[in-house]
Amino acid sequence: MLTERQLLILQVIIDEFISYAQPVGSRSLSKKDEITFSSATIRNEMSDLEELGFIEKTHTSSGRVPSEKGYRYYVDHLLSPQTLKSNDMLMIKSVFAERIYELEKIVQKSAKILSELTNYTAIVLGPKVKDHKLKKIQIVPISEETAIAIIVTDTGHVENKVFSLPPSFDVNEVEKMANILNDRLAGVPLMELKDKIYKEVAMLLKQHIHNYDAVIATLSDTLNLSKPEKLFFGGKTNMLSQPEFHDIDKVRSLLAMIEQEKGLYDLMKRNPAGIHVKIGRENNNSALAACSLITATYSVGPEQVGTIAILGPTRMEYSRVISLLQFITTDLTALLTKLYQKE
Amino acid sequence: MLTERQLLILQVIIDEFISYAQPVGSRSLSKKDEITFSSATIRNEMSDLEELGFIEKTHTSSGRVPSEKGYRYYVDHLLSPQTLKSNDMLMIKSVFAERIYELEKIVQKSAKILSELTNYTAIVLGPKVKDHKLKKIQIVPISEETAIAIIVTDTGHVENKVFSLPPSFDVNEVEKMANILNDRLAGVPLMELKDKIYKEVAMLLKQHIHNYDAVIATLSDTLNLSKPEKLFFGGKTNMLSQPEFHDIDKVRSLLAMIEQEKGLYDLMKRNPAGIHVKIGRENNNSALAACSLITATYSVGPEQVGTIAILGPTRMEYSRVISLLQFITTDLTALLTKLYQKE
DNA sequence: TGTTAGCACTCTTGTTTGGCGAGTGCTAAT
DNA sequence: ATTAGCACTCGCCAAACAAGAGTGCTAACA
Repeated sequence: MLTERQLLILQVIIDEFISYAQPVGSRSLSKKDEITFSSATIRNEMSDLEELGFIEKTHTSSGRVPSEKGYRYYVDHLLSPQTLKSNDMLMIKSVFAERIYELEKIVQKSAKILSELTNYTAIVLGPKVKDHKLKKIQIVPISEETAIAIIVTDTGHVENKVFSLPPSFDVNEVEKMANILNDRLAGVPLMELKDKIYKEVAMLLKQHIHNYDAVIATLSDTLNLSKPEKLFFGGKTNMLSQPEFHDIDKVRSLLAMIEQEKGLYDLMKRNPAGIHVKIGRENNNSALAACSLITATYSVGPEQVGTIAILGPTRMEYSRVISLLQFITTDLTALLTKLYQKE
Repeated sequence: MLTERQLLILQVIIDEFISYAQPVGSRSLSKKDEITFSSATIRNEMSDLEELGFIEKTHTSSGRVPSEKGYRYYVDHLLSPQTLKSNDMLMIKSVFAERIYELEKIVQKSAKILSELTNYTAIVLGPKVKDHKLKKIQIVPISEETAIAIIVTDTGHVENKVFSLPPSFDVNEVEKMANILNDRLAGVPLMELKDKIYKEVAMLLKQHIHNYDAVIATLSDTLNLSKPEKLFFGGKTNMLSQPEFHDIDKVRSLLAMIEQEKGLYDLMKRNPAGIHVKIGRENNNSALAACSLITATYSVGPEQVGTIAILGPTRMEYSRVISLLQFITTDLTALLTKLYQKE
């Protein structure tokens, strides 16, 4: 177990390093107000803390730098819940005050404001479309061979997909088909669409539509919107101004991974509710070895729909970022719930 | 006027610099096959070329480097039209061979492939939506106060916008309204929608719809899709691997400007047909001082719809990029014309 | 026994120095 | 007009050195 004094020293070291990105030495520590004992004492304590793995040296006679284990301890035990500056709160409130109806736009804006407030990169895993329910389906032919299927969800989200009509498909039947689909499928979660089509709609279509089998195949294919949730970003290049990214190779691999989206998507998906901090290699991703990712989930009513995250250097202002995320997800959830939780 | 020999030397210097990004000196030049005279002669010629402003020294006793004027002369007079590697052609052809129906996706893919083939950044100014014609308009109420207007163009593009319904608007009237709109507005270019609504549809709506004036205002506002054309990117971070961008500050300002989009949009907009090369400060943008931008336009039939561009360092493989752009815009235009030029 | 002052030692950083190589400009010979 | 030769310039690199920050250890102190 760590002594009170060790905790204090660890805390001050990390706070200091977070602020100035410089290894912190015993002498400069001893000058701080919180610290009443001499540099020699601090050296002894530091030596212990190093042995325990909470801090490290960059070279034999350098100051100390927090290790991943140190950060982990810091966020788990040492973080004092900080109240937001009223300035920040106003900024966020102003975003949600605007009358925006599209879920995606709200989410997009949240990412932007977060990145601006923190100077890190904000990532939002957009609302899970699959769980939403079909409101209306429209089919618009645009040529003799192609048509667009438009799907509107109860949350105001619109998806569309162009597909090719089977040859010799009567344009008049399109309308008939759309009617049947709407009749049968309204209110069905998008996830189950494909299933329902085969189970409930197939029979009906068979009676009314020529060329039944070709249509049904195309249709279920088209409606199988297995599109992954979208990622939204804010401040993609903010990381460049962090001193730890002076090395162009690090920057390249980091930006490449952000650009690719795949890796991030996996990291953001399947997050348990609440706020979670992943430090450095806890992310299991070599490009993020020097980064921490703080994720938070937001919901519509009881249903968790997405994740919002901040990606920064391991030397991140954990306290502030966590407060911000807390605040913004609460607001976001409240707004979305108000907007989309009618029934 | 430059002599034959000076032209030759200028050309070889630039070719060499483009390949290796190193200042080129007289001795290494004299070893090239094309060059039959001694390094001393070359030094004299170089001295003249420098005086004329085509090349520069990085320091008193360094090799020479092309100046912007040098590059300009090079692309204007010295570029030998190069045929593409069959490999490259195959890559491009394969993109256009796939059956994709959405204009945006095709455009997006073009950007991707271009950036991969060149290792520069590809930027595409997406198809001008405004010139496209209304195919169908749908209105889907999603709550008591809001509805989604969905607009489908003849090119298969779908736009949607959520808007608030006037209070006490009868949901049944939505359908009636949609019918009237479709009846009257099908085939109208999006640009003229707003106009037509007031001129032709207003009267009709007045007869059939309660609360006429509130609706008409909301409607014309909603349909005024003055969205600017979208920009698509490929290889945003490719620039990082160019040796001239080892300096993190240059990278930052460049990426910031790419991220912002506004500046690039202005550069890409209003391009006369054909291929154009802007070198370094010709772009009038400090972040692009070390970059060249090569733009090319693509069309649907006779109607120019968008611009596709490559952004690279001034030390760019002009010849190859120009050939690639030529090839890809030709193919793109052909494909789009075939798909969307029905009438 | 916990704390601290003092000191030798280590390592980084910045500066200077000298040598090497690539390149130039000039001059004189061809 | 071309070229060989030569002195000179500069960037680059490695070695040498001083200064500064920081450490670990020891011995003295409360």
